[in-house]
Parts: sequence; C-alpha cells; structure tokens
Amino acid sequence: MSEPSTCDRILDAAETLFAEQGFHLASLRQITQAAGVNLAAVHYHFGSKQALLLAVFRRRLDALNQARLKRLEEALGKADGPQLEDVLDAFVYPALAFSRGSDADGHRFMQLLMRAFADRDEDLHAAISSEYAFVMRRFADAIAQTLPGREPDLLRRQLDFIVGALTYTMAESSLADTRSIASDLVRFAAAGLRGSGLSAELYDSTARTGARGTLETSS
Amino acid sequence: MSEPSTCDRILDAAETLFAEQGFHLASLRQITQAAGVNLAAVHYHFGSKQALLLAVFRRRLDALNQARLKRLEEALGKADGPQLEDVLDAFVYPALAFSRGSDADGHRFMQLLMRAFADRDEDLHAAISSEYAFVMRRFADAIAQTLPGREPDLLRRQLDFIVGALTYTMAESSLADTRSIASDLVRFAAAGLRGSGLSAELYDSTARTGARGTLETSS
DNA sequence: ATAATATTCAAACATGCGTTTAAATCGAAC
DNA sequence: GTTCGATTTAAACGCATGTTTGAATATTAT
Repeated sequence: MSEPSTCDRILDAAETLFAEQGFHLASLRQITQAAGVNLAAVHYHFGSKQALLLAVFRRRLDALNQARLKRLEEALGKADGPQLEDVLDAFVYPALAFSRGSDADGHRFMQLLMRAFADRDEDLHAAISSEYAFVMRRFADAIAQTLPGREPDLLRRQLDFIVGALTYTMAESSLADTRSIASDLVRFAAAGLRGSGLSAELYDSTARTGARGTLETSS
Repeated sequence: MSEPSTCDRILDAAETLFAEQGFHLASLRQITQAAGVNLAAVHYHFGSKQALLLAVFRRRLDALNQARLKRLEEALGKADGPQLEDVLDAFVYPALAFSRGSDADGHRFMQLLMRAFADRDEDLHAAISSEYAFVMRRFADAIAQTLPGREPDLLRRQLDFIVGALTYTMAESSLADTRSIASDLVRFAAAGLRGSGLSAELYDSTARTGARGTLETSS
C-alpha cells in the first residue's frame, strides 16, 4: 500500500501528458495507460476529461500561490517597509523554482500553464483566473506601495509585462540556474518599473507623428 | 474572378479558426465550410492539415519580418547611431500593430503565434524559428550596439524577457490603444535593459539592499 | 471543337476519441 | 460468513476526425 492512490496516479500522468502534448492531443487512453489504471477510472473519479484538467491545475496552483504569498508576507513585514525587489522576487522566484525544481513535472506544469494562457478555453481561463486573482491583487497592492503615485492602469499593464516575461522564460527549455534567472528578471523588472513611471499616453497627447515620436525622448 | 482564390479563402478561414480554437480543435470541415470550398480542396492544394498550418504561418511571418526589418533599417541609419528606443520600437510596434490593426485576423494570428510557442510541435517550432532566426539576430546585434559592453548571455536572456512581455501582451484580448501599449512596453524594456546591465556586485544602491539576501538565499 | 490538364465535388474509409454501461472484484461492518 | 457500498474492469457506443478515392466539372492549349 505504499503505492500512490489511483487519483494521484491519474493526476501525475495527466499533468505530464497534458504538458507534453496539450490538452486535446493527450488522450485519456494514453493517460490511463501511463498511470496503470483503467480507462473508466477517470470518469469515475473526476467526471470528465475537462474536470481532470482543472484538478491538475488546482493541485499545483494552490502550492504556488501559498509559496508566493509566504514570501510576500516576509517582504511586507520588513522594518522599513517593503522593497520593490523583494516583492518582485516573491512573485518570480517561487514560480521559477517550481518550474525548474528537482521534480521534473514542475517544469512541464509551467509549460501547461503557459499553454492555458494561449488557449481560449473560457472555462479553464476562468478557473485559473479565480485561483489567481486574489494573489495578483495582493502583489499589485504591494508593488504600488513601493511606487507611490503610479497610475493604476499603467501599473497593471506593466505587471502584465512581467507576467509575460516570467511565463515565457519558464516555458523555455534552457536549464540555466534558477536563482540567476530569477535575479536577472527581478533586476530587469525593477529597473523597468522604476525607469518608466509616466505612461506614454501622457506624451502621446501632443506628439502625433507616430510611436517613434514619443520614443525619441530617450533622455 | 473578383473572388479570392480557393487557396486564399482556405488560408483566411484556417488562420481565423486555428487562432480561435487551436490547431487540433479546428477541424478541416469547419475550415472548408467557412471558406466555402470543398473538404478535399485542402489536401489538393496543401497536402495535409499540418502543411496548411505552416502555410498560414509563412504568409504572415514574411510580412511581419519585412515590417520589422524596414523599421530597424531606419533606426540604424540615423546620424548619431541607433537609439535603443528606436530599435526596440522597430521590434515591438509592427507586431502590436499587426495584432491589433484594422484587420481583425491580425490579432488572431498573433494569438496563434503565441500558441505555437506554447506548443511542443517540433516541426512547427523549427519552421517558425528558421523564419525568425535571422530577424532576431539582426535585432540582438542592433541592441548590443546601443549597449556596449553588455555580456551576450545576459542580453540574450533579457531579449527573451522582452519577447515574453510582447507575446503575452499581444495575446491579451484587451483592446487598448496599440501605440500607447507599444510605447509603454518600449519604455519599460529600455529602462529594464539600461537599469540592469551591471553585474550584481556593482549594482548597489540603497533601494536594493534587501533584495540580494532574498535572491541568493534558498528557502 | 477537341484533347489534355487542373480543379472541384460527394461519398466513403479507417481510426481514434470521450463517454457509458454493466458485470466483476475488493474492503469493511455487522 | 454474509452483506453492502466503493472501486475496478472489459467491452461497447456514438461520433468526429483526417484522409483517400474516383467521377464530374471547369480551364486551357492546340
């Protein structure tokens, strides 16, 4: 009885095969065969293929969110108030460590996560968003606290830049050192945030000669 | 004969449906019905569903690469040498304009492109890379020219950050103004690049004293 | 007009899919 | 030891898919 349960074996196999081949290409026959369980076990324990995918996501996102929030709490509890780099690191590092840890499936899950963002599956998107919205707002608030006066719309847009950079980086198959990648990304994001406090829209209102017109103010 | 040819009608419908639903979910019956052509026309003109996908990519990537390189040439031809913002804009703006232009299919194609990066389809990945490698190197060289002394490995990594931010932003369905998004992203990327070029030891300011401990201490 | 070629068409083929079913097997509780 | 619910199993169902086929039609050149 040291064997993992049927549910866990299905979840593990599904996570691997969904990430490797995509949701629609990975078949339940493949998954159940890799898990060493019967085909019908999926519908017995989860109800449908789609519900299985959601279960795979939930299991990992819970752990990731917890790790991120724990680090965020540490950053917020500092004596002098939160430092921007600490907040960014609390967001970036757990995800990268998760995607490159000793568990090879972590990396595959992160590829699956990026796939989910690329997909237009609305049910899946909604499920992930609801699982993430709370965490994202905590981080947005913390970052705003370190950048007083920043317009909320611009900050949201810049957070998307960081999420994109992080997601894309995680999906890359390069096996470079996690900590150094996290360091580089935090530094890059912090510099990007600090160095572009004013929205381009404020400049665009007067310069109508195209994007380059607004960009040549590279003082 | 004022109607578009069968090939073009298939390509248009395929681009839309691949982007909306993904490669494996969009069926040839859907595509040929939307195009108003017979089911077998796909195999007659393209050979297979996969070959149709590659044809869809090639048609758009040619145009995007051309637009990017044209703007890059303009940036490189400036009297005082290329400005970092101009080079970044040459990379960012055509993609964003393409994804949000008057042609609604442009946006869908960019979603399809992000999907391709998330997919592990090696044939597709190789085809896209070969179509992109030349352009990417041109831009990497141009950026390196504006940031003398930057370590090539770090620059490559930072370029991936920018590609990720751009790709993720393009896949978002928000309909905000293209030029303002491009400007914000260029400004963010330029600040990120300029502000994080120094090694960790030299990058030392009061704002960062807490980050190093967090980043380089494993939990 | 005729022949040759290129293209379109409706129909079928083989396959794999997610799902369902109903019987078989297991594990405790009484 | 029997009973009863939980779990596993093998088999089948219905359906959609990519692909192929061969005849019908349009296009072009002679």
